[in-house]
Amino acid sequence: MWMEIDLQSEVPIYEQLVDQLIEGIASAQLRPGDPLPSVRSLAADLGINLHTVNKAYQILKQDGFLQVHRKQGVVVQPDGMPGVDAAFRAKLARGLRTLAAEAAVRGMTEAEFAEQSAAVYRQLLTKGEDAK
Amino acid sequence: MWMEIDLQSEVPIYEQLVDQLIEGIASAQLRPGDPLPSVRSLAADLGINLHTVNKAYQILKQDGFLQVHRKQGVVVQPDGMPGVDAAFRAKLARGLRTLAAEAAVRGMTEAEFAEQSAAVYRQLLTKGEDAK
DNA sequence: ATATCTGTTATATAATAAGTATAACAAAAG
DNA sequence: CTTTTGTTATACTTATTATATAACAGATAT
Repeated sequence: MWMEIDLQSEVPIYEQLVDQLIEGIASAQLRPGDPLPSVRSLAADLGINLHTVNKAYQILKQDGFLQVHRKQGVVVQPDGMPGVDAAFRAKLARGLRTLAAEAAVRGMTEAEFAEQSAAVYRQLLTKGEDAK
Repeated sequence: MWMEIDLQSEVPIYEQLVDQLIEGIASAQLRPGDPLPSVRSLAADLGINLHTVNKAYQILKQDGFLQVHRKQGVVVQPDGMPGVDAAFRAKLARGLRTLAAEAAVRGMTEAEFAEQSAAVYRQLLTKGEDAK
C-alpha cells in the first residue's frame, strides 16, 4: 500500500494512520466506496500489530469517514462525508490557535499565515490530481 | 495568575502550559522582559507538580521564547524572539496539513479554511489589546 | 458443509510517557 | 546566613501505546 509509518516519530502510529487516511480521502487518492486493506493485511504490510490498525479504523468509523461491512471489509464512506459540525469547528479553532500563536510570535503576519494555510490546502488537493 | 489548566484534557498539562504561554506572548499579555512566576509558585497556584511547570519552561527556554536568570527567575525573551526557521516551517506545515485535510473532507473550501486561519490569528492578537 | 477471511472482542504483557513526591544542590539576593 | 531561584536526581504511580495470542460470529467461496 501507499502508506508510510515512522516508528521513531513522537506521534502514535494509530494517529499517523488516521491522519494519512484522511489526507488520502482529501486528495481523492481514496474515493467514496473504495475498499481498504483488512486490518490484518495492512498490519502485516506495515510490520505493526493488528490492533493498532484496528484502532485507527475504529476512530475513522466513529467519525463517519469509514463504513464497515461484515466480510466486505472496510470501505471509504460512500453515503456522504460528515460535514462541518460544532465539534470540528472547536477542534479546528484549537489547532489553528496553537499554530497561529507561535507563527505570530515568530514574526509571521496574518496574511502570511493565511496564505500558508491556503497553500497547504491547495497542495493537498493537487497531490491526488491523477487519482485513478 | 491568568492561566487555566484542564486536568481532564487529553493534552498533557505541560503542553497546555507551553501553548498558553506562547499565546500570551502572541497576544502581548506577556511582553519581552516580563517576569514569570517561579516554578514552585505557579505549580502551587495551579495545584500541580513543580516538575510539570519546569518541563514547560525548559521547552520554551530551549526554543528561545524564555530566558532564565539565576535567582531572578524566568523572563520572557527580551533580546528578540526566534524567527521563522526550517524547523518551525516543517512543524507548521505538518499541523496545517492535518487540519486542512479534515476540513477539506468535511466540505470546507480553500477560501473558508484560509479565512478561518486569518480569523483565529486576528482574534489572538486582539485578545491582548488592553495589555498593561 | 467446510475451510477461509472479515471485523470484533477479550486478556495479558511490555515499553514508554506523564505526573507526582521528596530531597538536595549551587547561585544570587536580602 | 537565611531565603528563593532554577536545576538535578531518584523513586513511584498512573495512563497510554503497542504487541502477542486467542477466540468468536458473520459472510464468502470452494
